[in-house]
Amino acid sequence: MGVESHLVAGAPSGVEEVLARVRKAGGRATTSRRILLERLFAEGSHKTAEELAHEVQRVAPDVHLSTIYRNLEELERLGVVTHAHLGHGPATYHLAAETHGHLSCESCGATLEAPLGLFDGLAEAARTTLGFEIDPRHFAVLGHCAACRAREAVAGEV
Amino acid sequence: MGVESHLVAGAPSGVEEVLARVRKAGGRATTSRRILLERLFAEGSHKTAEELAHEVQRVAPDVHLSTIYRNLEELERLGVVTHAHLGHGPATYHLAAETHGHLSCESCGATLEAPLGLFDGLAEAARTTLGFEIDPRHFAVLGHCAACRAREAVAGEV
DNA sequence: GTCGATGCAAACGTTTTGCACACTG
DNA sequence: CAGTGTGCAAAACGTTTGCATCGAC
Repeated sequence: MGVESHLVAGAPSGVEEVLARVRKAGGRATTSRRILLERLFAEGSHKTAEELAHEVQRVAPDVHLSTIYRNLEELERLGVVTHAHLGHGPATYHLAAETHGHLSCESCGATLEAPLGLFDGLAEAARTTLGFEIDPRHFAVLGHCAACRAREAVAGEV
Repeated sequence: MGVESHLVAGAPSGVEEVLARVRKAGGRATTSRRILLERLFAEGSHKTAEELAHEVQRVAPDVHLSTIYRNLEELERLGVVTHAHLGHGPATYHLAAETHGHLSCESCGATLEAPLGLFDGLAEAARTTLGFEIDPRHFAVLGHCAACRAREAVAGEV
């Protein structure tokens, strides 16, 4: 019952693999941790800590939001999870193996996953002119998606 | 006593011009607003609301942080000011006329102003492959600056 | 039994809001 | 003198932390 496709080589590809890694690092395989991981491996990326908490609480109602935050932090230290900021508002979390940038629409809030290759031009320019090596994954690039641009173009012609 | 150079055409280039615009929009030219504008037109970009409050309070100690926020919001609606998020932590405010992107170092926190042209490659790629029109000004692109890369490269060769 | 993880409540830093009063035009 | 702006206090928001207890190994 796993969505264990499209994951990067070397990264743990299932809940139990991650829990083994957790144990190896001196951690424990607790119930909340297991359920949280199930939710992270399940369909649908870009979930906030609060959304994950609600999903976990459907199975184990007593799991507290602070436990979610602590587990996400731990999983992030282990390299299993990353968070990204898609605009104003809470951070979103996803498996580190699903690696991509984010484009976030300022008008409708929609988020597009952008293949990292999209950033090659910027990476090259920043590297050669400023010596700066970008990491386009952690913060979204804002802008306007195709649908909103179309709508706004029409509205603007008044 | 104005740093009224390098400003984009059409934008108000001094405190009194902005206040005239404020009045035209039904607002009032209050003392706090004038002092805040003086600080925004002064040297040094990327100031947080709290930093601006401290600067204003050196002249008018009773000006409250909430007044700063309300004035920044108003000035932003008028198109005089913009804010940008350079990483975690508070937003920074600057004159909308000073238009550039931001590259922010995850290691040392330094922020580089990036000419918008640096983003042309990404803009082109996002537009043609996804129909997405980026606006690179509002959120910084994170990464690692030249100095930190050099330091980390050495540390990594253990 | 040891030590890491949890629930809860309380704090945090940043920003927003409700209200009565003060000031601008 | 109408109505915008202000100071202050308190709330809102996402996140972190202190502490006593619980549970994994």
